[in-house]
Amino acid sequence: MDTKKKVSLAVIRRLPRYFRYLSDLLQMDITRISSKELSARMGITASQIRQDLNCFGGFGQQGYGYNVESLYKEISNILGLNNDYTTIIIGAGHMGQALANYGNFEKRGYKLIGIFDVNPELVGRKIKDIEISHMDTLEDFIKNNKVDIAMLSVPFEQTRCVADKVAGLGIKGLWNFSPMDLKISYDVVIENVHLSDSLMVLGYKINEKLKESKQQKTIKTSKHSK
Amino acid sequence: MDTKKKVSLAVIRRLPRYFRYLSDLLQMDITRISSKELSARMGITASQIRQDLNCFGGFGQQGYGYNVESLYKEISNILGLNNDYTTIIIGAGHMGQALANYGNFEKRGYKLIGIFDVNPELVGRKIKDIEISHMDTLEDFIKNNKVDIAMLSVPFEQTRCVADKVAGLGIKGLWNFSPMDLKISYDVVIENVHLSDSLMVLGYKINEKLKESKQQKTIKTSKHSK
DNA sequence: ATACTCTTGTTATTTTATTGTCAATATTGC
DNA sequence: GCAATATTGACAATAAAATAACAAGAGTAT
Repeated sequence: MDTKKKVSLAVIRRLPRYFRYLSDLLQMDITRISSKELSARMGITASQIRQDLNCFGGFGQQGYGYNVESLYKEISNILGLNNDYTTIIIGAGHMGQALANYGNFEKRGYKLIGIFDVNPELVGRKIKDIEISHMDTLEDFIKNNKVDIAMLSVPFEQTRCVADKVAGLGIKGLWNFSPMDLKISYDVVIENVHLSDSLMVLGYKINEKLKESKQQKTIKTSKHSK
Repeated sequence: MDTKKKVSLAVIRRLPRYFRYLSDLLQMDITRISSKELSARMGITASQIRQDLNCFGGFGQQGYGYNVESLYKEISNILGLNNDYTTIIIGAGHMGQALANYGNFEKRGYKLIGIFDVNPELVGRKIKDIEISHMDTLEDFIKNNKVDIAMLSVPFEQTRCVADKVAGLGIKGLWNFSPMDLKISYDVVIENVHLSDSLMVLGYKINEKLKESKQQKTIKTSKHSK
């Protein structure tokens, strides 16, 4: 009986990083890598790498390390990159267009098959050979095509409504770009991308650094304080 | 002597979320909130909320809870949202344009003052009253203007080079959209946004869910297995 | 004013994540 | 082929994060 316990999200979120580094190694024609060497490149401990990988199976070999290509493939599989997911973009504004034009997703097996918007100025225009359709046609489209993932780049106010709609139509995953924590009752997986949150964290870090350097100066100039 | 120990990044990354929820509460004219109620809204424990906030000071009051407006302001301050950071965008491709057109950043005190690209087709065009300048003018621009943050949306291959350049010119923070872990020796703070990583995690989650439901079916149909 | 309720800030506990250690075993060099 | 070296996977130890517990104090109702 399969009693392997659920792998923590912390580990999962590191997998794409491993994937990227392995991809780089492949490009450099490096065929084998030890956890120690990878650890040096990635700036994390070798122990963590071995432990992470062992959540999914013993991909390495004692005295040798890991074979780059096969580890790469293993991680691809774990991430489901060979599943050939189909995607649609809902909201063809600037962010939606940026997503549509970003080629890397296709390369990883995410095939864009539809773009939708309510704006009549946008409907009919083409992005990468895909014509932007009106939102009214969304329901029929999803019913007639297998759509795995919807990328949501609609205005904040419409996000919840659109999300509920596509969730009800049987979409498997939502990639949400609105600054809200989408929660859906349906059986849909959600990944939120909160750009503003990320920018705020950057702001915080800068702020901290500034405070630090100010404190440094204070310490240097006021030698009389205890 | 200020001996408060560094607040963990895990806490910091939750601050923008608190900020968002408080912002919502303000809009709903809710003036006070208890950790318990906020916990119910956010789906995290009340204990965590209290502990997080207490990293920065006792903003609450026993028997009352937290005053929404003043907590909102406190968190704004912690995040440095009142610092009026200036930003530039390097790389005016689709993602750069999306960033330039995203109004929320301005609202939070991030003022866009320059956009740069190498493409002569783009140079001279205006986005939101800001003319796209050629990369050759970047150095002078940074020397003549206080630029806090550079948003990097240049092609993968050029990212490292551009990052090093602006870091050397005294920029405080980098917001990196390339799928690489930027590391800079200079005194620059970096926040990476890895969209592909996020999409891969979504793929993983979908994959997991699929496997789960398949397993469910197996269990249901094969009652003879032990 | 008094009793009772609510809710914080803090400390204790539990859980989760990371790091360190080491026996087992494959590889490498001679 | 044998000794020396390298490196994993498993597990133990440590560190960090999340949760629970609770005393103390403020708010509320009567």
